[in-house]
Amino acid sequence: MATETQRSTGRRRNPATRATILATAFAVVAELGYAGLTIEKVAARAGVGKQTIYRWWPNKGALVLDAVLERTAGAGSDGAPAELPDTGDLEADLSAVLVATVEEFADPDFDRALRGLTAAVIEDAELALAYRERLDGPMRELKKRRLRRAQEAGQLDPDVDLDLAVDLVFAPIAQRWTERSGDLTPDGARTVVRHALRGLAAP
Amino acid sequence: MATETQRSTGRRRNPATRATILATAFAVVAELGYAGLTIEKVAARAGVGKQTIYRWWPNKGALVLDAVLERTAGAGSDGAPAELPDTGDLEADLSAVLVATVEEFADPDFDRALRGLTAAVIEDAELALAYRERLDGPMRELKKRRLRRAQEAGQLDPDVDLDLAVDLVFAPIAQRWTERSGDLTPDGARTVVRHALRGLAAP
Amino acid sequence: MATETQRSTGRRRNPATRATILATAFAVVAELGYAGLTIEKVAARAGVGKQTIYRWWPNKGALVLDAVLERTAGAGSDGAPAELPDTGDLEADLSAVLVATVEEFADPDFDRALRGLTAAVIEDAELALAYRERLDGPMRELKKRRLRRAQEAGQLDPDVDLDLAVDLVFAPIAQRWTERSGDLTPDGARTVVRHALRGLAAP
Amino acid sequence: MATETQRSTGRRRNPATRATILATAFAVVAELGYAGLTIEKVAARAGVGKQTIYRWWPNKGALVLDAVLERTAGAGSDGAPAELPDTGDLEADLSAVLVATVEEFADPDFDRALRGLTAAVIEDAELALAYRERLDGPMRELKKRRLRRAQEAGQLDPDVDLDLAVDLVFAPIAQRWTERSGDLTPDGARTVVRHALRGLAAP
DNA sequence: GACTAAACGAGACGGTACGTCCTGTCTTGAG
DNA sequence: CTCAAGACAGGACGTACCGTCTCGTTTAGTC
Repeated sequence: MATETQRSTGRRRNPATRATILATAFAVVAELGYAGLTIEKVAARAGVGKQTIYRWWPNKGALVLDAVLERTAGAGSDGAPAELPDTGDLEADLSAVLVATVEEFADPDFDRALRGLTAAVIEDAELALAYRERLDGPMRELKKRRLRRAQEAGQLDPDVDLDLAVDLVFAPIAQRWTERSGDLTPDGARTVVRHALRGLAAP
Repeated sequence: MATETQRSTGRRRNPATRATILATAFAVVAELGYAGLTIEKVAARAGVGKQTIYRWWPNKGALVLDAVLERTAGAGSDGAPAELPDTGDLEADLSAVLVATVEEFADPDFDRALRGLTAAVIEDAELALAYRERLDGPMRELKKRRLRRAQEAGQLDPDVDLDLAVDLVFAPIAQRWTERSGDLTPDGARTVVRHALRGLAAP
Repeated sequence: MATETQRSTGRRRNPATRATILATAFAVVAELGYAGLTIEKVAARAGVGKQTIYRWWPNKGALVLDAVLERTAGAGSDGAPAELPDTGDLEADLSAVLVATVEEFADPDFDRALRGLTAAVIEDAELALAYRERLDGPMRELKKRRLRRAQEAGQLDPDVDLDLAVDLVFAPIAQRWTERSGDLTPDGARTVVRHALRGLAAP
Repeated sequence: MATETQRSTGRRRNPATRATILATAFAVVAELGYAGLTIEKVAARAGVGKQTIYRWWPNKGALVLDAVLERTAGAGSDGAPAELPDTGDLEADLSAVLVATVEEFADPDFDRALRGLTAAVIEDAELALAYRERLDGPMRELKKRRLRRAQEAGQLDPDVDLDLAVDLVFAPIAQRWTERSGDLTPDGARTVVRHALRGLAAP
C-alpha cells in the first residue's frame, strides 16, 4: 500500500481519484470514527466504485493510514518539516514541538482521525509496522537528531539511549491523549519536558 | 454496567450467566481480537441468548472492559493488591512493578485482550471514562500513594505533581507496547525508571 | 380454551383479567392486524403478565378466536340472537341478514379483527375446527333452520341439501370480502340472494 | 415486484437466482406453511444471501405470490390455458373446471402453498390487489368469457352481471376450502354448479 | 386465624427471525 | 486495462417476540 509499481500497459491509475478517495476517507473517519468508517461509505461519498478502493488498499487500516499521511504531509508547503527547531535552548525547542502537538490534538477532525488510526494500529501488527515506518519513524528521526546535537553539546547524559530519551519526553503527553486522562495543555506539556530533560541531563 | 439497581419484582439476574459471558468474552477477544469479537460469537460460545448480553452491556467496549476487570480482579486471591511494594528503595520498587507489567504483556491472551480494550477506549470517550474510573484509576491511586511516601521521605522533588510523576514513569513503557516500538524488556523497564526518577528527584 | 375444570383449592381464575385480556387482544388485532398482534403487546397493554395469557390460551389463534367470540356474543343484549328473522318472505329475510353482515364488515375494527382470525383459521386446521364449532357453526344452524322452514313451506327444492343452500347464499359475499374483489354493498348482497334463491327454488 | 425497470449500468439480475429463490419459497411454504416460512430459511435453502431476496421482494407475501404464480404459470407447457373448455354444455364445462380445482386442492403441497398465499392476502390489502391483478384476474377473465358465450347463446339470464355469475358458481367451493367446512368432492362441485346455473338461467 | 395452593405481575433467560448494513468478489458496459 | 455501478453469498448488527422459567405477592379455600 506504500509504493505501487507502474503498470506497463492499459489505462493508468488516476492520481486525482486516489486523492479524492484519501480525502473522503479522512473526512469520514473524522466524522464517524474508525468503527463508523466503511469502504462502501467512502466509495459512495467519493463517487467511486468499491473495487477501485479494494484494488489499491488491502483494508480499512491501510486506507486510513494513507489518508492521515496525505493530510499531514500536505500540511507543510513542501511536505513534512525537514528539521526540528534548534535555537540552542533544548527545553524551549522540545516544548515548542510538544505544544504544537497538543494544539493539533485540539482540532476535532484531526483528533478523531488519529484516534481511528491509533485504534487500528493497536490491534493490527502489520499496520503498526507501516505506521512506524511511514508516520512515526520519520518524526522520531527528527527528534533524535535534535537530541543528538544536544547530547554532543553536553546538555544530555552521553550514555543515554536516544530512543529512550524520545520516549521519556513524548510518551506522557501521548498517553494522556489516548486515555483522555491528564491535562493536555501547553503548560502541562512544558512541565513534562522540564522533568524529562532533568532525567536525561548529564550527571 | 457497574452497579445495577435492584428491581422490585420479577426474576433476578443470574450471576453465573454473568460470569460465563465475561469469561467467554475474554476468551474471544484474546483469541480473535477486538475486531474479531462479535456479540453473536460470545452468545453462541457462552450458550446464551444475545439479548442477555445486550440487556446488561450497551456495547462491545463495555463488555470487554468488564471482562478484563473480572479477570484482573480475580488474579489476586482477595482481588486487587491493596498496596505497591515499599522496601524503602523507590527505584527498585517501581522497577518491580513495571517489570511485572512487562511480563503480563508477554502473555498473548492478556496482550490481545488488553489491546482490544485499549482500541475501544481510544475511540469511545464514555468507555474511556469508565476505564479510568474502574481500571486505571485504582492502579494510579496505588502508584501515587507509593510516590507520596517517597516524596514525604525527601526522595522526590516536593513540588512535583504526583500525576505527572506517574505519567513520566509509566507512560514510556505503555507507549512502546501500544505502538510495538522500543524494546519491552525488564532491562528496558528498569532504564526508564532510573531516568524518570532522576527527573523527579529533589533538586 | 373453552371449558376449564375446577381446581380443588388455591386461588381461582379472575374473570375480570380474562375480560381485560380479550378486550385488549381484540383492540390490538383491530389496530395492528394478526401479524402485528403479539402476546407481549397484549400483556403489556392489558397490564398483565405474559404467563397469565399462556396459562389460558395455547396460541395467538385461540386468543383471537376467543376475543372475537367475546365481542360478537356481547353484541346482543343476551348474547347471540336465537333466531333469524322470519316474516314469511325468505328473500327479504336472507337479504336482511346479509346486509347486516356487510355493514359489520364496514366497521374497520371488526373488519381487521375478523381478517386476523380468518388468516389464522386458513392455516391452522385445529383452530379451523374450533372456529366452525364455536363461531360459524351456531350461525349456520340458524341459517339452516330458517331455510328448513322455507323448504317445508315449499319455497325451496325439497331435495336440496341445506348446507349447500347456505353456501350458495352466503359464500359469494364472504369471498368478496376476503379477496376485496366485487362490491360489498347492500344492493350487491340483495342481488346475490335473489339469484341464489332462484337456483334453490322448487323446480 | 412485477416489472423492474432497466438500470443503466452495473451487474444485471441473475434470472437463475430468481428461479431458485421462487422454487425454494414454494417448497418451504408447502412444507411449513406461511407462518413457518422465513426469509432466512428460504435464503439458506436456496444458498442465497438474505439481501438478494429483500432486494427484489418487499415481504413474505410478495415472495409467496410470485412463487405460486411461477408454479401455476409453469404448469402448462406454454403458460396458463388460453381458454376454458367450450363443448356447448355449460354445466359440464364449468363442472370440469371446478372439479379440476378440487383436485388441485387435494395436492398437499399446492394446498399449503395456496393457504399461505391466501392468509397473506386476507391481511394485506396491497398484496390482495396484486393477487387480483396477476392470479385471480386472468382466471376470472377466462370464466367470464365462457359465461358470456353462454349468455349470448341464451343459456343465461341476459341481465345477469357476469362477475356475480362467477362468484355464484365458484365462491361456495372456495369457501369450503378456506374454512375446511363442507365436502370438497367432485360430486359436491357438480351439485354447486347445477344449482348456481339454475339461479342464473334465463327466466 | 394459620396453612396451603394456585393466580398473578414482573421480568430474566435461551432462542429464532427480523430487516439493515457491510464485506470482499464478481459482472457488465462505457471510456 | 480502469472505472462506476451494482448484483451477489455471507455474516453481524441490534431489536422484537417466543415460550419457559423463576421470583415475591395476593387471594381463596381448607383445616
